[in-house]
Amino acid sequence: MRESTIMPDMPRPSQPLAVSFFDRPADRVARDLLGCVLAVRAADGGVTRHVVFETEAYLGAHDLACHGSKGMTRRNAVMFGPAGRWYVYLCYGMHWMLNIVTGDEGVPAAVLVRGAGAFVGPGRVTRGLGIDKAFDGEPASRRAGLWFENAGIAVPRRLVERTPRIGVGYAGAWAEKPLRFVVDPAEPPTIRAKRARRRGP
DNA sequence: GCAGTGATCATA
DNA sequence: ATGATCACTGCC
Repeated sequence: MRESTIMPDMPRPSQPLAVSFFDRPADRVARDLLGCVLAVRAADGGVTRHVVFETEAYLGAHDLACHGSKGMTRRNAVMFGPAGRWYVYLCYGMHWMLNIVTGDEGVPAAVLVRGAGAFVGPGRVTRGLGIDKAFDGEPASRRAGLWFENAGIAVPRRLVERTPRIGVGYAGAWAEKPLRFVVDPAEPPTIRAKRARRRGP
């Protein structure tokens, strides 16, 4: 049977996210990216897919934890550009950080991918997927070889934990804002436990 | 707990 | 040119 006949308005799984998805406030994008898929094409043409489970939002020039808050530099210039492009930079001399630029052009905002698939931690995501400076400034697209897809699943609100961002203690009050989004790994067992309880002793 | 690692940026 | 900084990780 044809999908178009059964569910005409349903986005197909594995559809790349459009630029309009990223052209929104970074915290919205960070939240909605949970459960989406980060897809990367290897040199041999093979594509691997990794479900995003942890993100952080960097909101703009007023956000003291955001690179853009210190003005435009060569490193962060892509953050000031249009949404939907990768912002990749090296941290501590060895870890590439993968961000997707969000919101209006001129506003330095982005979302950091901190966890996807089997990779826990932003540096491990990029190492695991072979991501480096080469993607900086590229659009998130199949053509570029690195993109996001709608996995056809929405992560329910109750499974999303919000915490302060990691490693931004220098940012004063902005360090405390709950702009890190994590799919709660402890929640599925809880659901199972509740169902078991409901079934009765 | 803290060393490793090197691009980037401000200061000069 | 030089030194401080850093959206982290891995091993003590």
